[in-house]
Amino acid sequence: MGFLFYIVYICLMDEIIKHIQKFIPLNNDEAEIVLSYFKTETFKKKQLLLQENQTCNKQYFIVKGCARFYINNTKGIEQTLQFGIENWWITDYLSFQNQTPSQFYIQAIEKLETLSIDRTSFEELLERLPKLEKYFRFVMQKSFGASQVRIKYLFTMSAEERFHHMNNMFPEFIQRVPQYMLASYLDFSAEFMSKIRAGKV
Amino acid sequence: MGFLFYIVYICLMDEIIKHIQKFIPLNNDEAEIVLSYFKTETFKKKQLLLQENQTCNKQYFIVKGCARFYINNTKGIEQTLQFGIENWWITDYLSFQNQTPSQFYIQAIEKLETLSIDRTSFEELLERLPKLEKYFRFVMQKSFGASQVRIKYLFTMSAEERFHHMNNMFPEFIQRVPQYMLASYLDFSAEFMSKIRAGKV
DNA sequence: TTGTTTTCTTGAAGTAGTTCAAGTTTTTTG
DNA sequence: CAAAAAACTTGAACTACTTCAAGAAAACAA
Repeated sequence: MGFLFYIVYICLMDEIIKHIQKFIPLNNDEAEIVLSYFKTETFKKKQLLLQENQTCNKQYFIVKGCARFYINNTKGIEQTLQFGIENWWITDYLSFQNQTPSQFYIQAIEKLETLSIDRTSFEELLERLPKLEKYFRFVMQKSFGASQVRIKYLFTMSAEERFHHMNNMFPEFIQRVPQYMLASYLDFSAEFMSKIRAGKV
Repeated sequence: MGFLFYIVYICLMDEIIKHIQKFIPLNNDEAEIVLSYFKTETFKKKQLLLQENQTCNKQYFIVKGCARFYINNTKGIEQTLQFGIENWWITDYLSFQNQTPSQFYIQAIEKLETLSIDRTSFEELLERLPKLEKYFRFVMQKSFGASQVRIKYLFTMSAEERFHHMNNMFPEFIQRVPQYMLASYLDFSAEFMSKIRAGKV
């Protein structure tokens, strides 16, 4: 009986709590505290969460939807450096941490539901629940590891190989984003993506 | 008087303690505890700290010298993904964290003095001094931020621009490593590096 | 000091990608 | 639903790099 209530309770709990609990234990009181520090923020498709030269003041946990982290290159073309989907954190950590102007943009690709926390609240929360440091350390470690592997792929695979690899690893994901964004993420042109897909390479 | 002793003490303290204190406060007792968990490990030039397929069991803090994190690509050519110098941490975080086989190599470029800690000790240390979680979170955040900026440079600059940029930003560093390693780090061939330097591009 | 290994250089030929420009298809919006 | 905007496709011309092969210079070890 208690067990059943527990299950129901878990199911109603925020995704972010479930995510934190994958890495560290968190009781109900602590979960309440965590949630009290976040606010729900939603963005329309194409809306910007962060712009170049702006200081990044927030960290976003993606509850639903898809976002991208990109730059405007010298030719005015947007190049995607990272995607974020459900259960990922997205922010410019350098700008967020040092409170310096960002070199990047963050944009909603689909209608986006996030939980956001600003820098001051973030620090307060970590003061109040120091055990969260471990959670955020894990998150950063995973992100950094992923980034290292990403550079490895960029270095060792041809454009076509990178596309097929992405296709095999994340078949459902590549349906969610425009191909020209995927092309820029894989570091080749939209036209070349077209040719790869048509088998004309 | 006490102040003078303190200064002397600080100067004698390990580099790693000074580095930690840049991010979080640490008293003498805590510093002692930290040091007790690390062991000094030195490597000869060219010696490997980690090999592909091996599970990465240690994290290294570089006290003196220079190391690189690299892969062997399909053509048997070594491509450097990262360099590490004094006061940097180097390890394969993904392999270290998940205890899975690594895809990478870590090698001493110069005679290398490190402070190493294995995974079990690392976890014990964090249990004992939870405030270190914050320090390691900062370290990871900086590494990840640097990695994002690195991908930006790879995406937006030509080979020649990347070389000049590196040259301007780290003029002393580029003297320390063979040019072919630098070339692979900047993602072009050793021959092309030669041509850029000779102004024959 | 000499021989050996490692690193750097050079030019010629090749290629995996880009760029441009125009047209087509798909999606979004009022 | 029509009109507008966004995304995708195609081929032709181009170029920023790579690869190969061979030699020169520098660093290292005996």
